[in-house]
Amino acid sequence: MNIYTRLHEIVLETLSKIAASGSIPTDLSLGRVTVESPRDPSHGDMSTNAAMVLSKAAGMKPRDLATLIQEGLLSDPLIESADIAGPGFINIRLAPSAWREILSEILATGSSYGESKRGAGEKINVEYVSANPTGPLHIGHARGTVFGDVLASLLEKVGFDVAREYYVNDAGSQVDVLARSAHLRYREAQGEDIGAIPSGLYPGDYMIPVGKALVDEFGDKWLKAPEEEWLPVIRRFTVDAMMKLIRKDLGALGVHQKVFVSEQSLVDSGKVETAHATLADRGLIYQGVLEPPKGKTPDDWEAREQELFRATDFGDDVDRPLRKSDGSWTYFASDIAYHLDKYDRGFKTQIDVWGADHGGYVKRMKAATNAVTNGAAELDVKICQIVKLLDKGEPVKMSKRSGTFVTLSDLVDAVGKDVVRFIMLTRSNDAPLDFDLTKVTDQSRENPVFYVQYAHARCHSAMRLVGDTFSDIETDRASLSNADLSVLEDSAEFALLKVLAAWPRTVEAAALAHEPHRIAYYLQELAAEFHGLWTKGKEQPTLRFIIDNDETQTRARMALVRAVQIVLESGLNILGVEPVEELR
RNA sequence: GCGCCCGUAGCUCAGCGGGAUAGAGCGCUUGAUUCCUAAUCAAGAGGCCACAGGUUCGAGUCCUGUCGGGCGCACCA
Repeated sequence: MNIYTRLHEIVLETLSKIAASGSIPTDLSLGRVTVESPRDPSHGDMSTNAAMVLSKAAGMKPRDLATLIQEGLLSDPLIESADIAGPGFINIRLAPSAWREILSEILATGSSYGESKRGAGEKINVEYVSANPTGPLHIGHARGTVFGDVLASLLEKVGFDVAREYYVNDAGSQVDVLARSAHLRYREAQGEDIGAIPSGLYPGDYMIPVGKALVDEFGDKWLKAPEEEWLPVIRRFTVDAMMKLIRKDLGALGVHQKVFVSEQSLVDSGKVETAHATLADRGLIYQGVLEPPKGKTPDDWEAREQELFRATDFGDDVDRPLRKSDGSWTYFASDIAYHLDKYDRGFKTQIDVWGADHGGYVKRMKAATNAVTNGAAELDVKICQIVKLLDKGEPVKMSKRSGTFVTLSDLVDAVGKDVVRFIMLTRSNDAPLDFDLTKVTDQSRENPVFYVQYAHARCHSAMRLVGDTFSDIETDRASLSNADLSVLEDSAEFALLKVLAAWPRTVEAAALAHEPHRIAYYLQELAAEFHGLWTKGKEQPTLRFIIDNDETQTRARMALVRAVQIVLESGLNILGVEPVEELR
């Protein structure tokens, strides 16, 4: 059990005992009572704000109330000391055995240490990537892809029933452009000289094989046919080809979404009409004329009456159009249908992961999801800021127009999937990210992927070598669970135990805040603590993991090493990074 | 002009439903290796947490405003 929640319970139990004795009211609101680890270790292992938060309602001075709580806490065997400090903090020091028990727990539970049932099996939908099916994924897609994938894993870890989805935008005018680009390549594949690709069409070489595949599939059937005949067929064919390409790229990154929802299918099945009708029934749609945006009026602006959704009723800045001037649905209209569709499939909690360029779209989508589900579904949108690709500190030039942009598969080929995945989470999603192709493969402290992997490899190294000294020490979990842990006494060992103890809380907090980068940070912290103890053993031989003449101590240290290894491994697993046992 | 995000050490960034004397890496200074991978570690210097108000026992964290940077702004997706 999470030692923080356990302490929290102890504090609450203490408070209820005090209330039962009549010293404080029994109906105090305890929601603000917290237990946390103080920044300053001299303040103890844990501290609680209970006395300060409750003093007003209890009608007592904080320090007087603290004294009552202190007495109650001291009767618990887990607690070694409790001191009152500052304005009314109660600083708690745990018995050493309480920390050592963390090891026993890790050895007993293995990779499931850190999991919880907090999500209680609630269905939650994470939609990410959702790149237009008009070409291969490029580096700009990589961040949101990793973010969404890891967030999904994280949510699973704390007990949610997670769906990983990709929304395929196969209905708009962009896929018509794609189809025309494919048709051009189709003509080329039949020997026609097509010259330069006209502007407005997709110029990339990745379209060449599509043209050839179209010939294989259809022969010359569409060569002379009018566009309205071949367009729907070639569009479908080409979108499918692009999605194959994209799924291959995702696979190389270790991403395997199960559900791909087609925008066109929502239109065809009438889902968009349904969503539209739902909003209309609630009186949220009207005919109106929008003001041109201030400060930046488009050249072709024309005031016209159109069908608008009352987004302003739900916190958006202006009402939003649902139909284009040609009468077809806007992207927004089908996206509303998509979010309603998710809700109809049982997802009351939805997360969308978008790039920074879509930030302006967040309010309207939240407004629409709220409106179309009558407030029953909640949408969180996570915006990932841009990735700046560098090489040795110099920006790598990219141009989508000339087709020289770096594709995701190029990136994975260059540095490996594990590096891409880890580095993408070394910043909060709100912060821009520098991705230096050279630095991320360095074997140095500067490279967090290496640093964490090295710690993990060192764990395995110690466990490989212990048999040379003690042939009867086995390093599997079950064997080590018999170790006598009471010989672990050094402060550096306890520092490590405390980091290990924080793992379940870190996982849960990261999951609930939808902030997977916290896992990457935690792993660096754990690795740093472990490297520190390792080096300390070089200076102070009694702290080495393998002690020649002391089998009991060695066994206890191996238990510690195994626990570190287990937590590093499970953290890397959440990130989708393969833990290595050896570095070369 | 409006909205969203950001502003923390020289640089790049963490800072966990508000908590005590604000952290890490890089860079700089000084050290540690007969021994489990020194591919590492330890110590030191370095801060009006952009600015001004407010909320409260307590604010880097919440609210308002100002300044600075990024992104976006009918009928693309």
